[in-house]
Amino acid sequence: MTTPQSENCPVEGLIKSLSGKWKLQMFRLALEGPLRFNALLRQLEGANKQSVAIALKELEEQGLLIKTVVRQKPLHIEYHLSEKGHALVPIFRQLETAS
Amino acid sequence: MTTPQSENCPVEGLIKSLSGKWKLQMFRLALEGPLRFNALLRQLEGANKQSVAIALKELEEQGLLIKTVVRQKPLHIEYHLSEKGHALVPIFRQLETAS
DNA sequence: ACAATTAGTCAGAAAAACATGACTACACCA
DNA sequence: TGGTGTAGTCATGTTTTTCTGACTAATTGT
Repeated sequence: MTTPQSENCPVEGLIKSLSGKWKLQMFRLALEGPLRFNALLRQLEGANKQSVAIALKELEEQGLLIKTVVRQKPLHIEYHLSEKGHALVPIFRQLETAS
Repeated sequence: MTTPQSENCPVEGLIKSLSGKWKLQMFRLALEGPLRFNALLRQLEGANKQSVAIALKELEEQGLLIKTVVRQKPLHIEYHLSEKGHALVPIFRQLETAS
């Protein structure tokens, strides 16, 4: 009843969850280690707070990233790749050859 | 020199080639048979000429669809999935399970 | 000859995405 | 007590994407 013929397609959800100016780069950085807000702003040249904040929130909502408050020395927040996120990697590798 | 850290990622190209409001649905319809302009407009509820025309052109440029003029009874144009397009299908199927 | 169907193009408006700069709020350090 | 670093939010403006409706042009049916 929501969207006639579009939903029920898992690829659509995934593609949409990664389309956006910065999301894919963020995903790739998350492969190398946990993400932190201000660090991201420096790493993603040209990106701005607003967009990064929204992208983080959406990637989290879509279950690709997990947000954790790290109660340590300099209390901060980390976003790390979820199981679901990791599961995509080998599939993405196949695209390298298929394209 | 073009985009510092983004290129050399095959997923980026694919995601971009399929991001857009209608492209993924069009891809899926192309799996079922050749696409035709006016038929698409009817099948994609809410879509408009302009967007469909642009999506077709881009999918063609990206090598996912192939445009053919069919010189027959009612002379018309068909867009069918390319080899490259078909190659994506098994990978997409894996995404269904991974998500 | 006339109307319908095909496959579009074009200019302009509306909507969505993205960017900018100011601001908040908490923790941490001296 | 005041400054720095953390992780944001908010209002506003710009840019990109999508939509609307009018129009074109060739082909086909009556």
